Amino acid sequence: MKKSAEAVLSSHGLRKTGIRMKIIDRLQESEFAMSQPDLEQEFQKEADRVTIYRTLYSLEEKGVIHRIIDLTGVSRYAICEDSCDSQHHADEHLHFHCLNCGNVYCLQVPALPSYSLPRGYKIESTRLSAEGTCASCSQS
Amino acid sequence: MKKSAEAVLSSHGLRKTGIRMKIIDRLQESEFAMSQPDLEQEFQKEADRVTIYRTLYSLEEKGVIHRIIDLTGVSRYAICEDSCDSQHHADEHLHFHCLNCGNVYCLQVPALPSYSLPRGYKIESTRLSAEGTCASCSQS
DNA sequence: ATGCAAAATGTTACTTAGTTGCATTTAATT
DNA sequence: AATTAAATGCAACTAAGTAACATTTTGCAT
Ligand SMILES: [Mn+2]
Ligand SMILES: [Mn+2]
Ligand SMILES: [Zn+2]
Ligand SMILES: [Zn+2]
Repeated sequence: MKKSAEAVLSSHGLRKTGIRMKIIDRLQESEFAMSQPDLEQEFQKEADRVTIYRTLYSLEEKGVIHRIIDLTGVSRYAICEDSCDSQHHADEHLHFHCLNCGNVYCLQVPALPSYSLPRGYKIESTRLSAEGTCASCSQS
Repeated sequence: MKKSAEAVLSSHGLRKTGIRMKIIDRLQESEFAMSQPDLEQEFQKEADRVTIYRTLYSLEEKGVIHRIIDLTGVSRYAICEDSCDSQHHADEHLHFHCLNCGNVYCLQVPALPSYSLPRGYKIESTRLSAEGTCASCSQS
């Protein structure tokens, strides 16, 4: 199912370093998107905070992860679809922001809506997001 | 068409102050959403930067304006639908983020999509946004 | 294996949006 | 005109994110 961090790095033309592998592993096992501050806290022994920023930048640029801006304006990151690469991100799913725990979840939805816009607007991509209570928060 | 800033303030239960009226006027005439830094630059003689933050907070809380988080994580504000108030925001339109100029536009679309989510997720509101080139940027 | 160049990292300093506390002023009501 | 809650100004602070630059490491060629 999940490719090894090592395989992910080499298939996206990225050098293999300790913190990159750890961040890929961590995001792969997470149920929700994670921010730099989240990762900084977990990996403060393994890497400098600036390195974590740069790691996230590189991984996003190469199509390994995608960024979601949460309701407070902070960037959170999640693993991409397999088909993403440096040319094109294909993460056209819904992002669910839990108002209770603050987590952001990537959820697959049947299809993104199409619609028409006023003359002159050229659409490059569409985003659908929702706010509410996540599954974990609504049961407890 | 547009209500006077004075009327807007009194109908939403807000005291009439100079900077509030100026900010309402300014947002009413703007084609796109504006951030605190935008407004701070325009009104640096008229009010302290913190006052502008607090003005935006109050106006949003009472349903006069709504907040959109742009692609850089910064909050931008636009005038609400007439039906918005402190109980409920009804700004369920599309937000278009121009990748060229950075402006965010509020655009009316026929209807927001409906979709189904995994068990347990409780939706409170849905947001649709798009990225691309705005009308002004695509003609020039 | 060794050497090399480009890429990645650590460290420090910095920028910018946004918040907090507190003293002072002002708007609305009486 | 007096009163008081709300709004403002000012200073200090927090937190996410960026930039510069010296040092180390990776991947590759020899
Ligand atoms: Mn996602
Ligand atoms: Mn809007
Ligand atoms: Zn939750
Ligand atoms: Zn534009």
